[in-house]
Amino acid sequence: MLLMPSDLAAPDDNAELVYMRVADDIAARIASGELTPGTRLRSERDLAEHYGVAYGTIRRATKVLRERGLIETIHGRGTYVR
Amino acid sequence: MLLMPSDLAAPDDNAELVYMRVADDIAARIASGELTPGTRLRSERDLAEHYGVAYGTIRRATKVLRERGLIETIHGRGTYVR
DNA sequence: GGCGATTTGTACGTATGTATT
DNA sequence: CAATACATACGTACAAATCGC
Repeated sequence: MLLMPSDLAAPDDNAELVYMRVADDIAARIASGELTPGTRLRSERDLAEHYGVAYGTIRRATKVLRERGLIETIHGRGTYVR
Repeated sequence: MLLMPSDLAAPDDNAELVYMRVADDIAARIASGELTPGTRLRSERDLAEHYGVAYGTIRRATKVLRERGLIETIHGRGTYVR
């Protein structure tokens, strides 16, 4: 994807891992208020295409965000900002 | 993984190879009746974690078992005892 | 209730890079 | 150098849940 390995800040360790960079990017958009609670994210397949990564990589990224409590995913519905 | 290099018997040549030891272990469980025909094995990724080896190593092990006719693998479904 | 479209969930298949032997 | 093994990522197939019609 297009994100650079580092732009001054270090949002997370393992920033060299693609799925971590994706997770950090989405987390930053939530923190900035660009994505507000209740908002539904695009489908995981769309996100994969958007970031230019594989579906499995998005799965890993969203798993991180779920574990951080930032999002919630419902089978058959979608992924929501909390 | 936990299997010892040898316990008296030599189920296979190259028992020092990790993927062969995994293949032998699964083959032994089939031979013993612990795994019966039609049974679905755990996913290859799960097996990798279970044995404490890399995914590619499980791929090698299951390839051996497929070639022996002991298991059958279906893309997107799973691996079954024959 | 059925049916199709959308979406998440799970699983196999392949490629690449690094390290070790 | 070649084979083994690890780790990550990309790609594809199949399955299940939800929703609107």
